[in-house]
Parts: sequence; C-alpha cells; structure tokens
Amino acid sequence: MTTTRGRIDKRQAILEGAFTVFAREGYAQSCVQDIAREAGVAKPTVYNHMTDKATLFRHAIEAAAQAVLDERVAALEPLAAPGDDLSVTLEEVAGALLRLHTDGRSCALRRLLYSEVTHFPDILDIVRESGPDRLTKALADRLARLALAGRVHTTDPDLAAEQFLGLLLGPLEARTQMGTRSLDDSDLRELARAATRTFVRAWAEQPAR
Amino acid sequence: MTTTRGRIDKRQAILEGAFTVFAREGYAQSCVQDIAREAGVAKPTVYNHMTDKATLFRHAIEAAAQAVLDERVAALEPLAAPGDDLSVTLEEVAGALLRLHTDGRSCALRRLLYSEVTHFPDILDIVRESGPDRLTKALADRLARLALAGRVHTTDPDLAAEQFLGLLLGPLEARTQMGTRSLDDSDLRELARAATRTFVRAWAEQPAR
DNA sequence: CCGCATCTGAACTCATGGGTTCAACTTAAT
DNA sequence: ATTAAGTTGAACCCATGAGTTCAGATGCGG
Repeated sequence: MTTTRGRIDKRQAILEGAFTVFAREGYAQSCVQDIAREAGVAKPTVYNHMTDKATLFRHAIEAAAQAVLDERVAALEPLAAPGDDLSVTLEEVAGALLRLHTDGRSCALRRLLYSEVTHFPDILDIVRESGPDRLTKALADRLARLALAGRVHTTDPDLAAEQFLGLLLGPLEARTQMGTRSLDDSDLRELARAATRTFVRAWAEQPAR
Repeated sequence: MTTTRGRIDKRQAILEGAFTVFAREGYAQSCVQDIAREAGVAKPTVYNHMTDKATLFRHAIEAAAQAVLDERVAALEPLAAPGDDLSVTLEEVAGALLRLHTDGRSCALRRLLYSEVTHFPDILDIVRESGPDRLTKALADRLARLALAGRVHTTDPDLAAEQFLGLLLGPLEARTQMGTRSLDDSDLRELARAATRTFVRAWAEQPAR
C-alpha cells in the first residue's frame, strides 16, 4: 500500500505538532527542532515528509484551516429548519459561531494568517475557499432560503450574511483583546443576543424592503 | 536644551524606518541593519537611542498607532453637527473610516499587532487606549449626543457604536483579502452605504426601542 | 531470516543577525 | 579653538537555527 508507511503515519503527527508550535511561536520564531520534538519525531523525519520549513508551514495551515472551517459550516445547520421564532434559531447559531471563533485554535490560525499573509501570499488561495469566504457563502445560502420563505426580507443574501457576521464578530476583537483573552459563556450569549436582535430588526421585522 | 540634540533628531527617522521595515518584513524577519539603512543612519546609532530590538519595536508600534488613531477620531468630527439627513453624514463618516482603515499603514499596523500580540503582551496596553477601543468610545459619545437629540434610538450607545463599526469593517476583511488587496473608492462608498442603511434601519428609523 | 524502507540521534556546515567595540569624524555650544 | 556629545563604518563575538550526513536501530513483507 502507498499510505500504510512504516509506522502509524508520522505525517499527521508532524502537521499537528507544526501547527501547535507555529501557533505558539509564530513562523520565524519556530525552529524545526521544536516542531519535531512536539510531534514526537526526529528532525530528519520531518525533512523526509516536507522539503522545507515553508512547505511544512503551508501544509500545517491548510490542515488547520480545513478543520476549523468544517466546524463553522456545521454550526449553521440549525438554520436549515428554524423553529417558529427565527430569532431563537439565529441566536443559537450565533452563539455556536462565537464559541468556535473564540476557540484557541481558531484565534491562533487567524493570527498566523494575518502575520504571514505577506510572506506567503499563496496561503490566501489555500484558505480562501475554506476560509471566511465559504462561511459567508454558506450563511448566504441559508438566508436566501429563508428569504424565499418570507421570513427574512432581503434581495441580497450575500450582503445580509456579511453584515450578520460583521455584527456578530466585530465586537469580539475588542473584547477578547485580539483573541488573547477568553470570554465566558454568558458574555458570548449576550453578544449573540445583541447581534441577533439588531439583525432581526433590520432584516426580518421590517415590512417590505 | 535637552531636545536639540546633535542633528535634526535621528530618533524620529529611526522610528519611522523601523515601522516601515517591521511592516514589510514582520518582527523576527527584520534585521536592525536594514532598519538603520532605511532610516539613513548607522547601526550603532540605533542602539544609542533604543536599548533593544524589542524596545525599538514597541516604540515604533506606539508611534504608528498614535498617528493612525488620531486620524480615525478626527474622521468622526462631522457627527458633531450632522445635517438634516443623518444618513448622509453617517455615510460620509463611514466612507472616511473605510478609507483610513484600508490605508497601507493601517493594515500593516493591524497585521503587526495580530502577529506579535503573543510575544509582546504589553503592546496591548500601549495601544488599547489609542486603539479601536478609543475609537468605539469616541463614536459612542457622538451617538449618545444624537440619542439625546432624538435622532438615534438607543439606550446603549456603546453597543450601537460597536455594531456600527462591525457592520462597516466586518465585510472589509473578506474583500481586501486581509488587507492585501486594495479597493477602489467606489467600492468603499458602496460598503459605507450598505452599512449605514442597515444601521439606520435598526437604530434610527424605528419608533421607540 | 532477510532485505527494504523508514526512523533516529548526534554531529556537522554554513548563513544570518543581535549586540558591542573602537578609532576617526562632524557638529553645536562656549 | 576646544570640548563634549553624537555619528559613522567596519570589524568583531557569539548564539541560533536551517538543512544535511551518516551509522546504527527498528519494524515489515516475503
């Protein structure tokens, strides 16, 4: 078999260890030695799987981004069949998104993207389709369905989705000190409630529009 | 005099050069030699003014943050005496904020903060009072006045300010590819219009609240 | 049991860069 | 003119870390 290499695929361990260390130290400050140690592997083994520190970085980011995004999109699920009161479902989804967004891995990933976007312009392409873009699209899809059902009043679900996320996540950055402080669950629920209320007032309560 | 040192204060040049290089390369990837060259100064001169690469970083960030913030707060000025149609003034202010927020220095500063916040936890304190926090507060002050005048309907101007900025800046990140792509002025105006419309619908058109 | 692929640890090369030293130079103030 | 502070370039020391090499484990299929 091609994939049943030697031991229980070290590759996975390397990618995870790499992300952990990169997240903790930043790209330039991480040394491959530490990554190897973190992954429970010898340094040359790392170079057996990845040619470069740079490609190691790319692959680690890609894997992490994929994982983070899947959770996010899954959290939108309740919107497929909302209850009688749309606000309740929206608020539930909002809370779930906030919890995911403030998660340690998520914050670390965001920090890494921001800091290395200029040195690795290609990670944007890697992450784009699996990044906030796809989340906005997925939310826009849900909102479009709801608009058809007359429960949201908009002709531009993409805009509505962008604004919902802005309303929800914008206030976060300030409160979490750029993702370094963590909020307790009641704060998150409060933020979810405030964002949902404003969104509903602007997009679901109005008569026509 | 204490401040009429030797030549026309190299200190300023050093801080500016440092920010330029840090912004371009990131903290770890910048070397003091390059910073000195960028500032038109010899390496030992840098160490005459700053003890460390780290304190050099702190001071450069502080200076840049101060400059960036002052512009931002100044852009809120029109809200002190809005015209008959509040939307117009809001939209004008929103456009100005967007232009400042997408400015190269501004994006670079944001990237630096995100990437080094874990290695320099203290830059948060340096920047807090001169960061997005103070902008939100300043905007909240304006909104409070407008609420008193009955032109905005809210009992929580801080929340309204946070949400306005979220509505305005949230959609930006996606469109500018984390600040790497620049938008032309018509796009910015469009974004300002969309954010303002939603904000007004939620906070200024409603009867009571 | 053997060969093959992989993993390991340690040592090594080499480039980069932080921070310092120093002797010579420039400038401002007295 | 003299002094003192500040600047300069070049050379220097030293730590760190990317990437490689190699000789010896270790496990697997046949």
